[in-house]
Amino acid sequence: MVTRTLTDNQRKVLDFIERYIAIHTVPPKLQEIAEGIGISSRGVAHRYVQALTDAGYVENAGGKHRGIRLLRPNPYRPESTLPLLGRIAAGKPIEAIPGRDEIDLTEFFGSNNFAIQVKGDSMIDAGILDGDTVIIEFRETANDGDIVVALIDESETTLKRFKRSQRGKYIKLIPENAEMEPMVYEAHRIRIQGVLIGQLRKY
Amino acid sequence: MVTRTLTDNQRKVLDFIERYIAIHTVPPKLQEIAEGIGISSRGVAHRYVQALTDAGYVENAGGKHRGIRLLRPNPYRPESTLPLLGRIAAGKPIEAIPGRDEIDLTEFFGSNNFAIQVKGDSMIDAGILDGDTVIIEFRETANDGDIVVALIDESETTLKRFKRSQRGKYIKLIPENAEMEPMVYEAHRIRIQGVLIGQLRKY
DNA sequence: TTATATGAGAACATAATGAGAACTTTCAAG
DNA sequence: CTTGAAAGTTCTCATTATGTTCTCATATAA
Repeated sequence: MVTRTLTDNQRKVLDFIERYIAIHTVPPKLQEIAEGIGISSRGVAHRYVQALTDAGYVENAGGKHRGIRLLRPNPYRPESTLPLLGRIAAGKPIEAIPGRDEIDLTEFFGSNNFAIQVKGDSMIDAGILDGDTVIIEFRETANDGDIVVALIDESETTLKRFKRSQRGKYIKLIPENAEMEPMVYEAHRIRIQGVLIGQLRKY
Repeated sequence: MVTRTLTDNQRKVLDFIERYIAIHTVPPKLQEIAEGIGISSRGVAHRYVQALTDAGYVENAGGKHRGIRLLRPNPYRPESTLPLLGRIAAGKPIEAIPGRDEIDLTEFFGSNNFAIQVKGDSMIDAGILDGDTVIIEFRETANDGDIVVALIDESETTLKRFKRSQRGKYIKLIPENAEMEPMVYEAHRIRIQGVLIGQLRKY
């Protein structure tokens, strides 16, 4: 581990490996490295990896597919924040939010989360429109007032606001749509599959 | 529980199992795993499950039908995507979306984008509520129908739907709220600061 | 010239994968 | 409880993909 200086192409390879891992979460194969820097020979790619190994930047599990490991922190962490400029209101310039200049979406990507596309208008008054994507956290329990993905009779799945009644004997699933009525079920007929933690829409 | 690294196909299998459970609420059988990753041999599927067991991702009740249990979430998922399970509708199980199994948010993080928190109810009929965060792409021009951040008289900023009138001489800024009226300005008084490309909300 | 960096690609070792037979166990129907 | 089909398990035998090690060739700078 000598940390000698790298040639341009060695640096290019290191850079490629870092980017690749940032995007794919797994290291690249030699073939991919070769293509990534614009050459055709796995052998040459291997020589570069060997140089990076000697220089102490990476380590290489012998023979294993995708066996390259970075030995230092990867500078290409995936982006999960956006600059948050401030509030926008009707009638005023953008108002800066003091002490908060980025919005962090990492919580959306928690490993217990998944996304579902919403179909129908039953939650329209909560600002959840047909075609929106909602972020759900896997959970088996919910609190009154949560918006949940509920499985009814092990057969139908629906997105509704959750509320217990009669000390937990019944569960009320409330659509957020003035034209629809809440539905009441005996508690054992309902199984919570997850709780709404976020929502997003692309235009 | 050694947490050794997984091969490409092992990751594919882990991913398939996660998805399968999320959709069907029960674990898959080997035959289904095999079909799910495009092979025909139960034996091979079993070998993958065995590898996942050895690596500590999965637990396998010996011999039991559908005996696979997840022990922890798949760490190999890129952080800018979320598994997209399918559509959720009132009255049906989650419906898988063919050919689309992840939602990618990288486009939200483009370097020309920023986020603003919305204040007020002027876009409520478009599903944009007070407190929501909108993703804006910096742009100086907009098309009719876009929702834009507009600067009025270099002093007030607002989020409205954009429409030209009288061959571009006037610009109409339309709130999406039945109780508010569109406003019309001479074109030179309006400067576009960006166009809405996304919206998100945290609960 | 000599040393260094680079690229192609052949040749080989082995990791990873796929098929499927043979056997065992589970599960549900009767 | 019995029984047969379905599901899980354990093999062996191929084949393919990937990593590794070479040699040969070209270019460039000291």
